[in-house]
Amino acid sequence: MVASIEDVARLAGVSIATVSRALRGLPDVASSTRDRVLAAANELNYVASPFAARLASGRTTTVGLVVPFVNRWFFAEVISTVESELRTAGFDLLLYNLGDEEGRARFFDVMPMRKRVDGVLVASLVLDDDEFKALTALNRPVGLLGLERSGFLSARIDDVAAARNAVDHLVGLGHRRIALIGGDTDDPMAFTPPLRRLEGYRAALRTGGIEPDQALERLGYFTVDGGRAAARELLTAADPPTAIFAESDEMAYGALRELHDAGLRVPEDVSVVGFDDQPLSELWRLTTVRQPVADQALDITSRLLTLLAEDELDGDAVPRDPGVVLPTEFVVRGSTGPAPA
Amino acid sequence: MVASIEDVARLAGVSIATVSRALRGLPDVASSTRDRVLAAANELNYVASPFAARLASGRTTTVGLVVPFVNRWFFAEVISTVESELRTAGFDLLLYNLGDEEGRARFFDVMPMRKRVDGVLVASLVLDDDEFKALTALNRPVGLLGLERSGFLSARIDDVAAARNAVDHLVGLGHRRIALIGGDTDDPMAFTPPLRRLEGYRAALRTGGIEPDQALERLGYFTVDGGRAAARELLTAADPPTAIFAESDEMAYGALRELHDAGLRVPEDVSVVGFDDQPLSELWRLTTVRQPVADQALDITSRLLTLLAEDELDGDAVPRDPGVVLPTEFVVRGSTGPAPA
DNA sequence: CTGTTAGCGCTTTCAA
DNA sequence: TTGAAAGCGCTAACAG
Repeated sequence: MVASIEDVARLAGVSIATVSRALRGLPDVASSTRDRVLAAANELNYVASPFAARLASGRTTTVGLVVPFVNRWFFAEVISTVESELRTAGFDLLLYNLGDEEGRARFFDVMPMRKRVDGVLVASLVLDDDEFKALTALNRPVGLLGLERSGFLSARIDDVAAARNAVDHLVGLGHRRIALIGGDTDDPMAFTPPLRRLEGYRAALRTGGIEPDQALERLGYFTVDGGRAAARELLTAADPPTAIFAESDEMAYGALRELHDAGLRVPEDVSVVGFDDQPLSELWRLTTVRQPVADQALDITSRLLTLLAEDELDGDAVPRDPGVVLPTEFVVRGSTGPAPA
Repeated sequence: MVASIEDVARLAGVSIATVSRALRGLPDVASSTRDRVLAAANELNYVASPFAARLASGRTTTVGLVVPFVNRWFFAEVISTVESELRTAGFDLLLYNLGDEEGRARFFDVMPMRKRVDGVLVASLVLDDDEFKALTALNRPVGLLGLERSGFLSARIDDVAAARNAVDHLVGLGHRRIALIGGDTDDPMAFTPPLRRLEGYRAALRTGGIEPDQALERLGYFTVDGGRAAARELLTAADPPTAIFAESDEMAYGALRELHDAGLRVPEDVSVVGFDDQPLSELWRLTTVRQPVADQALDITSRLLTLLAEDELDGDAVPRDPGVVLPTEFVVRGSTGPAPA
């Protein structure tokens, strides 16, 4: 009912081997032959069965993308970009969404990617050694997005420097009590940025001659509500901050709301800085760190694909220049101003 | 190097057919035999090659999910839910993100799902007859999410009624000049809700004895910026509205911002209603229509899977009760109030 | 309950 | 430049 390679071969008057070669654009096919095959395939509306091809060749032309969430801006952006790059290259995307801690455990235990992908992309997860081992055991190239590890391809930003920049800005405005609202660094579902951004925050304070104060570090849930709750705690404490650095725009939104409800003006009473530069941040005039998410995704995807293409040639390509760091941009809007007198 | 079914068979001292049966949980395998096979498979860390299985059985245990975007709340939520349901059922998810008009055209032209999925899920796209035909030509069950069409499984909300509710609320508060900010109904990348919500808006007005005024209908881009631009136009026109119904929360956010910048108070001067109830809407006290996105996704996914399972038995199951409509909930928060005197 | 065997629809030598 | 033929690693009759 649906055409197979034999039907095409018959119609074109060649063998199935020739059809296979012609359709895949391999060399050493007479162009007249190729034309005939193409015409026949077209007439029969033929496409090769990917499973048969994969079984025969051992190549899956599929990449697995592992994310901790899909419904957060960063990851949605990543998925979108990776999908389109893979599609363009003729690859399928198999999406693995970890979801929660249990899902994560099951994932690394079962390793559902086994025998079904040529390469793997992992976005922003903090992986322990066992998990890296599980990934390595796949025996396939792995690209990391938003984190790095020696021996793996990676694309990321410099979270430490970006956070330092952001806090430098606040210090430069005369702020001395600068709070941090961040992700929980112990959370098993955590991703890497929180650790780095906390580090950059502390470094900037020290450079500015300010000793980090644990009371000003609020490590919540990397959500809007988390940011809001953290801001509430900060505001009701003795000696509240005059500035807040949130490790994500979402947390900053929560903080902005809480400040508003508390009757505090931004930036006159309290300055706020976010991280990401989501679309809504311009709307709310949030000063923030813009990170190039699509660029990171593009970069890691294309380098993984290159590696896969090379693998095809010499069997075991080793990534050169495995760790790429992309620049961030500090975007000053209306949520930051001089420290109040 | 990596174990095959033969290795397992040898180790367990049975034939490969028995291994296949035991591992798939088929009946008519002695439990002692099954145990031995399981032990052998476990020892060799064996998993079946999906491609070989698919080639031999004709079943792909894969579902294709087609979305127009991944980085919007609704679709991200859908993807997340569908992924987890499929994973639980042992199915792979192949994600197809149309992206832009060109991507959409290419998609329906090439039909990259051909020969690689057992079933298809389509989220919220307005499809023309040719596109439905292309989908039907796959000869696989198709589930629609957020739209419906006779002969297809579908799960959706009643957009007309939900919009009517929202506008009824405004009418009940005494508003007479009620604007609509909506998606472009002619946009080739449009999805279905805008048409329905516009319809409900007009119906509610008429019921309230108000003749719809085209000058108050602003069909923008279904984005934050679109909502903002639309609000700006509405506010600067002669006889501006006292209430705005936005067809999505995102557009409502844009409108809220514009109102704020224009020095208008919400809800004292202007009331605003959104649609979706995204997480940020509670933060901004937006009165809105809550739609159960995960429930819709769960519903359509599970019914598609059921159909696929039945197909396996009797070859050609026909969907009973194909169209499911899930309830919405109107959530009154702080962005709506009595019409100004 | 278990084994034998014939494919599934391709890709890839190897020969010609 | 092309064809023949041997798999790829499973599933699914069919036989026993």
